[in-house]
Amino acid sequence: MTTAAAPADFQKKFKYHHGNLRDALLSAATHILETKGIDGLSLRGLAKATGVTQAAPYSHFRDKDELLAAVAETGFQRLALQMAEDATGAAGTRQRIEKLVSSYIRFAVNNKPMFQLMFGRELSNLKKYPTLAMTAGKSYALISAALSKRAAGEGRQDARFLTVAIWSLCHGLTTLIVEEKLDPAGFGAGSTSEFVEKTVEIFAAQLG
Amino acid sequence: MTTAAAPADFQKKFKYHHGNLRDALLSAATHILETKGIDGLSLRGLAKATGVTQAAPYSHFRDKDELLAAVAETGFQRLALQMAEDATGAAGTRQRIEKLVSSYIRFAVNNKPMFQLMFGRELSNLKKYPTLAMTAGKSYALISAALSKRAAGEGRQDARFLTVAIWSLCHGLTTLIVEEKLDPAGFGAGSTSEFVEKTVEIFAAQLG
DNA sequence: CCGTTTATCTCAACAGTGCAAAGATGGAGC
DNA sequence: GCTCCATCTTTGCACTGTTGAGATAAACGG
Repeated sequence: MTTAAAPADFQKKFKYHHGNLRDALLSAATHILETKGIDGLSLRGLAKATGVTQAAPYSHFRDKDELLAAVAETGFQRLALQMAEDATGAAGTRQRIEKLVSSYIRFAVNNKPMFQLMFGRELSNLKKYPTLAMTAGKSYALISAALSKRAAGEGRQDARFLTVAIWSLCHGLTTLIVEEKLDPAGFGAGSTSEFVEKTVEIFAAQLG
Repeated sequence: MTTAAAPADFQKKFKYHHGNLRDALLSAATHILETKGIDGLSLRGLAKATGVTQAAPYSHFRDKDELLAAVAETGFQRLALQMAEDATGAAGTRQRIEKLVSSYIRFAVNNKPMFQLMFGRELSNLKKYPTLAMTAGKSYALISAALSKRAAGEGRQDARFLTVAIWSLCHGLTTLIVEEKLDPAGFGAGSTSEFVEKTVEIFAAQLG
C-alpha cells in the first residue's frame, strides 16, 4: 500500500515484522535530522517515529554511531551528485572550481543538520566505516580532478597541495557560515550566495 | 594552603563554602576537557571532580552552555595570545600571514578538544554570549590587520573578502585535520607541521 | 556582639538518553 | 509440519541535564 505518504508516518510504508525496517529507520532518521536538528535525533525518538520499540534498531545497527554513519553516507552521495551536476558545462578550470565550491556551500546551507552530521565530531571515527570514507572522498575527487588537467604542466606535488588549499577554503568558508561564526550580512552582500560568489571569485582570481 | 597541587584535585585549592567555586569549576572543566575530550565533560563529573554536589554549578552558571561558553572564552584568549606572539618579528605581510595561520593550526592540534568546543556546534548560539563573540573576534582581527596595510593601495572591499578567504582556508584546513577528514601522512609530508607549512606556503605564493 | 538577610551549596527527584540481556514471535527453509 | 533464527519486545541499568525545596554559613546592619 504505498500511499502518497502523509509527511511523517514512515511505519505505514513498511511491513510490520520482517519488513525493511532498516530503510524505514534511515528514512525517518533523515527526516528527523532535517526537522529537529542533529541533537533532536535520538534512537528512542527514532524508534517511536518508526513504530517500533526502542531496542529494535539494534537489530540493524550495532550502535547509534553506525546508524549515523549510514545516514551521513546518503548525505555524501547527494552532495557529490549535486556538485557533479552543478559543474557540468563549466567553461575552463577556474569556472569549474567556482561552481564546485558554490555547490558545496549551497548544499551545506540548504541541509545544515545533515552537513553538521557529515563533518561533525560524532563521526570522527570515520575510518571505522570504510564505505563512508570512500563515499566522502567523492567530492574531494571532483575538485582534485578539476585541477589535474591544469596541473599537468606544473609540478604534480604543487597540484596536490593546491587541491588541499582549495578544499580547505571551501570547507572552512562553509563551516564558518553554517556554525554562524561568520555573518555574510556584515559584508555588504545581499544574500549568502552573493557573498560566497564574491569570496570564491576573489580567491580564484588569485589563482589566475 | 595553596600546596604545589597534585594534578587533579581542584577542590583542595579552594575554600569550602563561599570560596571561588566558579574559578575552580572553570579550571577543572578545562582539565577534564583536555584529558577526557569534549564528550567526557559532564556537569556531574565536573562537580564530583571539584568536590561539590551536582547542583552546585547552577549557582554560578545558568546551564551547561553558559559554562562551556566561559571555558571557550579562555580558549579564545589563549589562541589570540599565541597567534600574536608567534607573529611578532615577521618580515612582511606574507610571512606574517603564514605565521598567523601556522600558529592557529598548531593551537588546534595541540588543544584539540578545546578547539572543538570553541568552533563546534554546541556554542552556535554564540550571539547569546557577547563577551565570547568579542574575544573570538580577536584572532580574526589579527589576520585582518595584517592585510590592511597591503590593501591600502587596492580596493578596500577586496581586502575584506581576501581576509575572509584566508581566514576560511586557515579554519578549513584546521578542522579537516582535527576532525581527521584529511590525513597529512598521505601527502608525503613527515609531520603535520611540515604539511601545514607547505600548504600555506603554496597558498601564499598565489597571493604574490 | 547579635540577629537577619542572602548567596551558596545539598538533597532528592524527574525526564530523558544509549545500551544490553533475556524472552516472545513469526517468517523461511527443510 | 517442524525447526531454526533473524527480528522485535520487555525490562532494566547507568548515565545525563535540570529543577525545587531546604540547610548552612558568610556578610551586613543594628
